[in-house]
Amino acid sequence: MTTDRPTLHFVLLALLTLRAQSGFDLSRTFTEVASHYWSARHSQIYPALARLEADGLVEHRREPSERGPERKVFSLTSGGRDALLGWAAEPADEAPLRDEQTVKALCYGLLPTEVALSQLREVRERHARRLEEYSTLEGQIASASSAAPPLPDPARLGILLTLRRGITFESGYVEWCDAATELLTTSDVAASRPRKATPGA
Amino acid sequence: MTTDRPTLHFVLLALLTLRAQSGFDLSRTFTEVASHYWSARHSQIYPALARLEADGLVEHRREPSERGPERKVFSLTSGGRDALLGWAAEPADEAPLRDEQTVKALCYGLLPTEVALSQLREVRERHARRLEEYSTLEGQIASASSAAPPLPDPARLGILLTLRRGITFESGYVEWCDAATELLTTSDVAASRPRKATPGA
DNA sequence: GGCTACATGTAACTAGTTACATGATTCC
DNA sequence: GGAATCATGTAACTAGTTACATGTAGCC
Repeated sequence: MTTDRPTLHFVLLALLTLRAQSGFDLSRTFTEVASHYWSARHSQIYPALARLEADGLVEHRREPSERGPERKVFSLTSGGRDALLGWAAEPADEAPLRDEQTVKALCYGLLPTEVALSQLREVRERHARRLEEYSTLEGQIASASSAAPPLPDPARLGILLTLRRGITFESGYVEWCDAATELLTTSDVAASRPRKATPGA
Repeated sequence: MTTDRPTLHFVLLALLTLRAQSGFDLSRTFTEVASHYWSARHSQIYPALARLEADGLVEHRREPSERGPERKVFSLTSGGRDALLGWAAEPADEAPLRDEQTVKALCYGLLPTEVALSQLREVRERHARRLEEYSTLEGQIASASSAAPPLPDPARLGILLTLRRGITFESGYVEWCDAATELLTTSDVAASRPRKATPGA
């Protein structure tokens, strides 16, 4: 059964291993705890769940909401679990990276130094903030069972690994911002570049 | 003139600041030296160049090829340069990250340990290899003018910054692979997980 | 009644990939 | 003649975003 399936489907299956969730829950999961490795809007999630259900990989039960209309809470079927594990066991094929910020950095030699430096400050702060968030979360997960319903061990391990990935990513970004700032501040390579109030150089 | 433009357009303008290039050249540039921060196929590049030219941001001259049909070599117009610098001066808005490998890691608690470990070995090697490539290139660029036509200083600074970004990214990934390997190998969190020859547990 | 949050969906569009199509030049 | 590389384009499709649409329940 190697039906060709978009990656998003497997991402949804993976998130459903953590707990049964509705489309609405999954949408929040993406923005709240998975944004550093995947994201999707509800307009993409609902049709994907429908298709996964049609293919027998997930099933749902209806549940009243605390506040709002009835929820459709999805969980993995055993077929869904098999499909997920089959996918997860294969190494990921290389997906293209796209980082707008790095493209902007490619232009720093053509921008006034102060503009580049202030942009780097802003970017650094953004990533430093996330780094802190992930570190805090990691501490909470790593120290035994702080979650109200303590996570089962496989989920705990998985979440810990994704948090650590977030941490290495963000700390790498912060490191780069610092190195770039230093290069722009001190290096001779930056000497002959446009500056605000120095028409001559 | 704040026409809304896809990011790819600005990426192409940025690459054209390095040197005048044909669509074919740009296509190779993406796979050879820009793949760690952007990529695009020729089927996307040619229409984008046509639109940039129609909008007056680039222009081309026809040039005979060494081997093959006539080339259309594009370069920035002054309007294109202005548009690029205006874009580059604004901090990048946050684009969603998508890393399939991290999603797989989320499932490691459900996979046999050896499968996860061997996957991590493969991934680590991939990133370590790239890290080495970027480091080598950085050394060549950083040590003065090794390029046949020595790069103008702004281009040299820009390229150096993108290489450094590649280096911090890849070394962060390698670091994560090592930490994940250790976690799977030694931690008690991994103790109660499926193993090849233990059907019970 | 009006506002906010919960909840599920569809439609229209944009960005990006894969596949198709064509043709020049060089090397074997 | 055939294969490989250079070179430019279009068509069809997939993935993802933005906008539209609808309705519930609770609070003020």
